[in-house]
Amino acid sequence: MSKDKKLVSEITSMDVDFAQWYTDVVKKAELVDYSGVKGCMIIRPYGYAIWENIQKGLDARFKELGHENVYMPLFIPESLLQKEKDHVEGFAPECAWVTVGGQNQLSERLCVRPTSETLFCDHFKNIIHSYRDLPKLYNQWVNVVRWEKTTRPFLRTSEFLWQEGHTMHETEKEAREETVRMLEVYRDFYANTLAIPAITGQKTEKEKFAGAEETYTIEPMMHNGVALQGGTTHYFGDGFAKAFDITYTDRENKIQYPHQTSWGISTRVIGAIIMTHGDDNGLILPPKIAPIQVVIIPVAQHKEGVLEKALEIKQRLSSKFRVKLDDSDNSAGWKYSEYEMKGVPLRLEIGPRDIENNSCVLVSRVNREKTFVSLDNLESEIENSLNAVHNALYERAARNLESKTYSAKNLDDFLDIAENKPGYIKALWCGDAMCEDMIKDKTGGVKSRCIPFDAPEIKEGDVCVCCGKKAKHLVVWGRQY
RNA sequence: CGGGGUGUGGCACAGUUUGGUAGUGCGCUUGGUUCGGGACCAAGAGGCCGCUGGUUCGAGUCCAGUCACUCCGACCA
Repeated sequence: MSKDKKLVSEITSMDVDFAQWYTDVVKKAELVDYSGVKGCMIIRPYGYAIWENIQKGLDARFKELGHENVYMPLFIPESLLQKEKDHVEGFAPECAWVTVGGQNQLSERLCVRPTSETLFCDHFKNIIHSYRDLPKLYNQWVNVVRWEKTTRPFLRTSEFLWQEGHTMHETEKEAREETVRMLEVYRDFYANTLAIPAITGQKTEKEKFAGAEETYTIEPMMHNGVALQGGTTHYFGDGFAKAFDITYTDRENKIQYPHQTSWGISTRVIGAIIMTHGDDNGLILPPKIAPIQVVIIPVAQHKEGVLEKALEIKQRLSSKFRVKLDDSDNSAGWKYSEYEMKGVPLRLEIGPRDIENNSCVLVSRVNREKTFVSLDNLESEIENSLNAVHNALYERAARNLESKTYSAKNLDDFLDIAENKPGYIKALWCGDAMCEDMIKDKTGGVKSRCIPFDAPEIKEGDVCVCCGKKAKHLVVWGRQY
């Protein structure tokens, strides 16, 4: 049998229809179900378990750096939301409002939080008085609501789960460092936990967060060449502090405004995992966040001793790995397909022949290669196999990112690539938002992703790909979800 | 918000053109035979045909409205 053969017929092939493939995988892997509530999805146990593992990984990193978790109210009074002008303008079109409480019309309507800058600021105003109160390094894991017009599981829903970090600092320098540091936390998490390589950099003026001075972003590329904004960090300067009248007394007994940041990653990251690693047989989960790392399939389980051995192996492995033993009546072949759809990184087959040989079979989800291993050193073999899956996923994604990143020297070049080759386009830009608009118009949706951190210096004579004027930045462009 | 599509047992769909007993496959239950890549046989259970109203002796089918989902744009994490 060919290793590439598609064995699961219920999943549409990626090449046939990527959007349908995505929907099929999300449903077949039992990550979500559609709900009767417009724009909102049900995250099923298997999908939620992935989110819990993501939370654990990120939360540990945040706390290592001194952040503390808090919980802010779900509702934002309109007057509070309106204190920062750019912020409210950015979010107004997608706010959900509560106007009635019980039987009574509210005297002031309440916004269901789309993000919580204003709430944090209102609180910071009360608890920050001295340089000794700084920095404040807060984070919260919550749901937020943005009234989206159309929805897709994980990628765009009216309600979604995320974490939002909000920090206040004594100096601009400190706040700027926090902004970049947290983006690096995200990058590291994507690469080393999720096996997803990505471009990181700064958003252009046009694309930055409403109310921010600077926005940084991590932009992984999906299998089909489309970008997904994977997480953002924002430097606010003292704009919100001034709007909310947050001040502290510094070391020279002078009144100062603190400098602020915020940063967030949402359940959209699960969409990134699906579209980066998945294949025509379903999901493939990076081992570090897979709810099941090893699934044990007993073969010919009715035969004497097979189930007992399988159970023994399960118990033996459970202290080191997340293991599931499927001893249901379904056929072995059915189980193979089931756990491939669900993206379990490693399958362990154990049957009468293996037991006779004191061995078992390990099968990698990435390439379906079978390895016969002795039960004597099972733990280390599994450890190695899981690492191999992680590395293979990363390598494959990195090749995809690299092979679908192009450079454009002039506008014809750019338009040709945008039309014919899905992926990222590196091109010089003058810094004018008009050129971004024009490119978006002419290409039907290609936008600037970011000014990458690793961009080379601009040289004398470099010109904007769009208008031909003097270039200011190298920009990575692409379509996005 | 604009344009398309779809709503019929848990899932995928047929039936709607031409109104007349609610169907098929998968799944589910029970029993048996199987078992190293989605097994087979037999017997069962399960449906206000998205919702509301209208036309009709009679509506899954025709008409009007409405809601939801989905795909493609615009907006966004």
